[in-house]
Amino acid sequence: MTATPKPTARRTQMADLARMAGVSTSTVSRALSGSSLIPEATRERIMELARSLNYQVNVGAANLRKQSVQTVGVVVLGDSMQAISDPFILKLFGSVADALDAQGSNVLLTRLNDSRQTQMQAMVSSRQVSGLVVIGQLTWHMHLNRLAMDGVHLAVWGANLPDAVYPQVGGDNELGGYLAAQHLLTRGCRRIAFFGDITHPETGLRHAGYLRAHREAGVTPDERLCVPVLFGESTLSAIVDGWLAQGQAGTGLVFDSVFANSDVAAVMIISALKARGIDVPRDVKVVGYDDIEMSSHFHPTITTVRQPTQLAGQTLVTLLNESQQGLPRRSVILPTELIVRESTT
Amino acid sequence: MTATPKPTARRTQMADLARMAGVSTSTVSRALSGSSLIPEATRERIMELARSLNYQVNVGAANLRKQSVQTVGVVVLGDSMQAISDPFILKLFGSVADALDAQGSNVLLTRLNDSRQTQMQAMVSSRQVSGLVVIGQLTWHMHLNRLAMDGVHLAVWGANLPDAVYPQVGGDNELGGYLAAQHLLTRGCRRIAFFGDITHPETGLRHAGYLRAHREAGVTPDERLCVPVLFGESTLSAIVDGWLAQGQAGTGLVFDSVFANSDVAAVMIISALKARGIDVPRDVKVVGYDDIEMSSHFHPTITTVRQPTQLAGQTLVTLLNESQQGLPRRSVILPTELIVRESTT
DNA sequence: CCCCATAATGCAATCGATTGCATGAATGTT
DNA sequence: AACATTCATGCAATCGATTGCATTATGGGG
Repeated sequence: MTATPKPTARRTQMADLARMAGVSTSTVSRALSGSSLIPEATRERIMELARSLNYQVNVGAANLRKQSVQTVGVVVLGDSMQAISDPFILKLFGSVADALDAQGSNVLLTRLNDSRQTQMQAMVSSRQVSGLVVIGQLTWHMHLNRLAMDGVHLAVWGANLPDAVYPQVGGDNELGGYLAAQHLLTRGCRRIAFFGDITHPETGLRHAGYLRAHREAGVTPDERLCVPVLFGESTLSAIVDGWLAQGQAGTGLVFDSVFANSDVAAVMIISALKARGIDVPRDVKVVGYDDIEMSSHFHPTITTVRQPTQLAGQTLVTLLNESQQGLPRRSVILPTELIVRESTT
Repeated sequence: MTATPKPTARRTQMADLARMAGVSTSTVSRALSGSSLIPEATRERIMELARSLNYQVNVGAANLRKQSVQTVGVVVLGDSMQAISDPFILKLFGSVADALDAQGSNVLLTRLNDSRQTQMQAMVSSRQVSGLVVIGQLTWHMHLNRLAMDGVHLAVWGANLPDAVYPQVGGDNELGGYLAAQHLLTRGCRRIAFFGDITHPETGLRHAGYLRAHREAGVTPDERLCVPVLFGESTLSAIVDGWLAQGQAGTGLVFDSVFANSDVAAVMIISALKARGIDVPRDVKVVGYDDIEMSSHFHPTITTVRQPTQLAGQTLVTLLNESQQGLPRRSVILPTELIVRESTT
């Protein structure tokens, strides 16, 4: 096929429709938006004409006049979109996009890094978006608070921080950590390694739950077993190897189980253990977090803590809507459950 | 903190700036856009004022007047964003977003399913986006062709189809398939299972490469070893199990290696094999495709075919730009290489 | 047959910027 | 000192829709 694309013709606009239909643009505008001022017959005629000409209203012009936007900014934190490799984050992102899509909102994507603190503000100020959904609060808490105080509508996924002025949605991280640790403790584990950066708000709460479970079971956790890995870091196997070497050397730093703060980390840890000939779950039990798809396909299937992503997206969008409607701010903690699979049985 | 967000005050606009600076909006507009008509001193003054008031131009109004948009639609095919779980697609998506971001374009995300064929057209017609980047052509080929002929600017990731009227970017799928099969053949494999839906354009080309390698090696592939799995399907282990059972029953349907059309599939296949006590690579060798992050962290690390995602995003954006500038359409095939790891050695 | 309520439509202002053209001020030339 | 330039700025039209208010048909009642 050697056909050349058409030269872009002047786009048909409302005035054209009006001329062709022999009416004014007012009538066309009203007909297309389904105003009751226009009799059924006329509306039909105009709509048919619009359809045949493949006409679409210029959303920008309409928004300008109506003083509205139907686009929501979705902000994913990180230096580049590519760097975001955790399937859970992406699934969450997807569920937000779906929820917005379902209500007819467009999704404007932004990444955000330290050098562009004002980016979010600008997107709202420049009227490109009506509000923001932010995934992952990380170190942005104060900045987000400031935004909210400045009247920017937003909804944030993350830990439920008590001093937040913005609506938050998150799993019950404390409970998740508790359930994971409790599960391992009741299976006889006594030395549960905790992989996760506890300065991260969500992980901090999970660690608190982990500690509570230990308290209730009368077990004192070994602080040396708490490893501050950042999500996705690839030094996991090195750490595991190091421990194993130490364990063999009799320094006492042994562990009988692992609570990883993401399934991605759990997968890597299990792989590292297997490479050393250590069987999961026979020798070491492992619990992950997030319940990504791979967890139920991996061998062994991975016990993990599930957060309802579908519901998460819907809830974030709902809270954003409420904010925009001026309703009182509220935050939601989503149900969080332990999914028991092979890696602990 | 119990502070309540401010009631949204009327947003400051250019006229306000003009009044405060004692000039006209023309001057403000020119100053802000860095026109050489405005002397340095005045520009400084106005910019400083704008900064102090936290002013941002109303992009919609500006676009309306300038007849331009700096937003590009990124279309990901599938019923819902959530359904898109393949890390490679997501990485590709991320690289496109980064490339657009780097040139100052906004990213408007859309999903697309069969019931909304006209969605893409509408986004362009309604002047919300200046063009589209489409990831995954699948069954949309003819529709994309029609769009291109209607003057819609787009760039598509996928197989290089000869009758396409739109710019395409993709890996060298034929070569990828060839390299994978050749690699296995030179390692002594003779019965290479092919996992992938060959009606999918990209997969079809990979299969062609797989066949070519067989021809060159003088080996006749067993057609029964070609499994039409859709990407991400979870019935993989069932299929593997079935084969193993058959193989043991002596029906002859044995295989000594696997070429999976995605690393996700490869991971699942390796897990399924391991569950049956079959070691990779000792008993069966496995090659994946895409080189997702997990492939180098999994145990064993996975031999795979790498496509340069970073470059992919940049190239897609470049071709879209060229289309918008009216330059002649061209398509690009990106370098594709085999990464040899443990799963085949 | 006239008047008025009601239905249908059009006029023109408006949204918030950009920009071609005109104007006024400042500077330079002879 | 008169005139030609150049520089800085403002006026007003424009982008493509929406919408309050005015206006014109239509029909019913008295």
